Amino acid sequence: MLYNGRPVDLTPEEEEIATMFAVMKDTDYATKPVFVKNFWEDWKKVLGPKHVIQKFELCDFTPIFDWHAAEKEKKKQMSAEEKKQLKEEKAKAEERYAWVLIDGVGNFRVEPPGLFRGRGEHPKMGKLKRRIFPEDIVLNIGKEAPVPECPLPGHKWKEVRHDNTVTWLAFWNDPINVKEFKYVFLHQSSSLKGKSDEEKYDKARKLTSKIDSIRESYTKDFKAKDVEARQIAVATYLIDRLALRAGNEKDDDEADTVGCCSLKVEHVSLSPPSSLEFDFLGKDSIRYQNSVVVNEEVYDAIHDFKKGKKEGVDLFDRLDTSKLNAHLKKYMQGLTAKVFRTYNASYTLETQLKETLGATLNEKTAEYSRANKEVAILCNHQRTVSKGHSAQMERLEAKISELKTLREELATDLGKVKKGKPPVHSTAKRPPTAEQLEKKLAQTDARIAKMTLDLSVKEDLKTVALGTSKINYMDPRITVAWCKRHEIPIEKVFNKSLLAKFAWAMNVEPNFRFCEADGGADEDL
DNA sequence: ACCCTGACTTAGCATCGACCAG
DNA sequence: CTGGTCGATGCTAAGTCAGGGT
Repeated sequence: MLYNGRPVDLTPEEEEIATMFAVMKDTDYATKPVFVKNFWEDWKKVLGPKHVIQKFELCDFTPIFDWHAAEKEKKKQMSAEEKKQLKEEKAKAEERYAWVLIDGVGNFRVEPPGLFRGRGEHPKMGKLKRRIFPEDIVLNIGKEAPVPECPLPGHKWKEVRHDNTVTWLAFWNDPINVKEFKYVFLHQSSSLKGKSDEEKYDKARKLTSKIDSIRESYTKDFKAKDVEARQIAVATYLIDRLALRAGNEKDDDEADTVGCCSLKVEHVSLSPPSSLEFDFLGKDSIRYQNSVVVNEEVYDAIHDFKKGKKEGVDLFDRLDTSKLNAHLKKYMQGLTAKVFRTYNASYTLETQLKETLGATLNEKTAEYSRANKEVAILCNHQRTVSKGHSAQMERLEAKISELKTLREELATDLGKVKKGKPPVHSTAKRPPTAEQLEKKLAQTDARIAKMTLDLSVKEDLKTVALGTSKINYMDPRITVAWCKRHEIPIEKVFNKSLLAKFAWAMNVEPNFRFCEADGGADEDL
């Protein structure tokens, strides 16, 4: 790289960190002052006080960036054959780390060093995430199991434990947040994971038989004299109705995001006569923006909770997630805020799928996507609009108008031919028959219809992420049962990983109903 | 009652490879 | 055959929540 216009030599360690920064030139992290500041602070520590490099502004990382771009290009130019071989070699070398006795391992690789990429306005973005060594890693294995050999000669594991009350196989402390852990867990397809997934959905399903009385109860409390009880009631209402997250407290060294209990007064505004306007950053700094007509008592309560508070003050000042969850436990064993999200997501899917009107396979799966979309919108699962989206839309529109012109031409020709006159638009040596034209016309109409539909679906879904709800919120038994009833191959809606993840749900009866909870009808209160 | 630790689920984005239209 | 698109998968950050200690 260049410093003050002149080449500088860096030690491998110094250069490695410079490279981490250099390759991010074209991301918007590179323009964020916090990112640059944190990177520079950490890199400077490695460079030491006497290094030639003293000022960030004089650093020119372009040579490293160019080198990296060239390496990337080289890799791209490799033949498919070479790539495949390389991949196979890697897989073979890793094979022995990818399995434990019973199942596959999810993340068996340690996280490589890099610059921390926090989401949103994260105060720690750009900090150096140091390399992890065996000395950082705690293993969890069976008492009699042989200790896995340490792959780095001369190094040794931090610790070997035998704890059969937890599911993790190994962990290390996160170098960015030293008090937090990074775990190695079993793969999503593991039967152990499946079991706990099934329990999660069973618990959510159990809510079906309680939900009416819970709603009745919190509705009653909208007017409670006791402020805490009233706040619990309104918060529960929001979590139930809007599928908000619980909203734990956050530290100052994290991005400033909120959930239900941590909403600040400025995040909810009153819009007469009875609407609430939500606008805040939730998990992953994803914006939640919604306008909801609410019950008059809720409206009044929010008004009261906001009264006399300045910006930045908690809307629910008497409440936190543990108080809320403690209250929810009174309704149902194991009930917590997140169960409502699972319940309402699954309920929505089932309700949306109730009347499947489509005749063809394609129409039916389109209806499934539509139902999926409703759930994703409920849960506010978003994605960034893809880079080429608008260009793609324009291309599709152009294509459609092209087809429409063709359609008009076909229609004119058909009219001519029917009257025994020669077609105007056909260039074929032998003029097409009326039947041929009719067939072509029908085909064109179908293509126009399909493309128009594709276009609207694409525009509709440009900011909606369907996958998250499919993986985490919608009881797979609803989907499997629906597929069975409508004779849809399950592979049309679940990909390979979902099929493996939801293996436990595959033999459900076609008449399975999420909302007819059959178990646990008579729990305590 | 509150705080902190620990373990687990949930989340969006990057990357890769299969597939498709031109 | 090739470049572009899109879904599958990997990666790791960011949540939730229980439980133990003070």
